[in-house]
Amino acid sequence: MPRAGLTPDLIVLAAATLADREGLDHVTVSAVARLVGVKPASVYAHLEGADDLLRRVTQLALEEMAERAADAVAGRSGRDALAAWAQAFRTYAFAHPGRYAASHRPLGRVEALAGAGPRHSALSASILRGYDVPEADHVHAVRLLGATIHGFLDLEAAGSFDHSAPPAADSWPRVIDSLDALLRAWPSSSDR
Amino acid sequence: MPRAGLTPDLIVLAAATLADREGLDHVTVSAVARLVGVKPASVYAHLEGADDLLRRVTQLALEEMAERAADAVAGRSGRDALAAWAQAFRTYAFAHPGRYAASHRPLGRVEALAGAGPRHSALSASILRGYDVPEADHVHAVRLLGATIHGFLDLEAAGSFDHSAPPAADSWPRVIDSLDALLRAWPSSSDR
DNA sequence: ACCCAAACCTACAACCTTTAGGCAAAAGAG
DNA sequence: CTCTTTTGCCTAAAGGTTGTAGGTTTGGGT
Repeated sequence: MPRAGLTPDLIVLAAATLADREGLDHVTVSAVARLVGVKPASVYAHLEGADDLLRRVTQLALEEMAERAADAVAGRSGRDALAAWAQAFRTYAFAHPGRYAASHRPLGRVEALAGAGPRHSALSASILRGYDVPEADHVHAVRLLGATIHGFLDLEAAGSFDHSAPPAADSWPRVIDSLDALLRAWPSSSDR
Repeated sequence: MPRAGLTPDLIVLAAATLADREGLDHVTVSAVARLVGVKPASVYAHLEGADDLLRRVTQLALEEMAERAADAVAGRSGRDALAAWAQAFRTYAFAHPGRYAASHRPLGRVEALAGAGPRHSALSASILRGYDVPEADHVHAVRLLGATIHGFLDLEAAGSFDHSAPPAADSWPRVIDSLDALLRAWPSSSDR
């Protein structure tokens, strides 16, 4: 019986592929083993178990998203950067629904700080550089941006917008407009 | 052997309790059966299966949230209504994390339209009544509100805000402020 | 050529889902 | 107040998933 030449990365890639094709809850050790042509038990030689498998898919997704977001904002600033950044996530969410779903799974403090987290932070910070948001408010602004983008994509993926017209895609540019307007008019310390 | 006197509603309530205590993925037919003191097979007399169970928990959560949101906005308008409405969701998400997580699960068109969906729509519409948003933009504004609130609570629950200071709770009022500012300054057709 | 560490296997125990068929308790009819 | 019917819950069993233990093969290093 020839060897499959498995590595943790190959298995995680297979799991991510499966997640995109069949949905995240169909990603099981057994299903992944079937996909790579191996018995379930063999997978445990490379991973610690089902939890570990999903955690790695989460990390993969976060890294891929950071990479695409970075490409998107490169050479842009202000509204352009914001729009491209947000669009990168939306494109990714459509192309890789399973991975995108995995990216929402909670990570431990350690994995979050060691992985793509800091890269995402740096990207958000670079977006804000194109606006006049005081340093002290950056965290709040970043969280607002993240919440809105993530919330929209999550609700869109869940079909929450399918029950009313017009299609969700029509609302997307309006969301970007709104975020841009909000950042441009960010209440500086002088106001309120 | 005395009868447990089960009903679908009792089972769903037990499932919701379990979801809040142990997390949504620990809600299984077996676990719920254990909780209500019955064998797994007995549950199938009242429900169609695991999917049906989760779907009903989703509907329960949506209905409870609609009720609390309605209570919150009653007698308020404008910014007050917006803040109370959003706060109702956040309070619910904290008090009932499992139910809140269940509320994100996609529903079929039929269940969505038959259940609490319309009530949520009506509530959002009533919020907008306190602002000067043109009728044609209501859908977009509602989606923006929903996306931001949901996104923030989802990220907060996932611990995504735990890796930076200050605590997520500090950002929450800023999010409400931002949404209020956005709605007050909503670009009417004359602008842009 | 040999060895040994790794890769993959079989076998098994435990748990979850779901169906089939049985028994007994509650509810209603005479 | 017994008899029947309905219904609630049961046992049994098949099939899938997770995870462990321990055996066998493979291929690179010496």
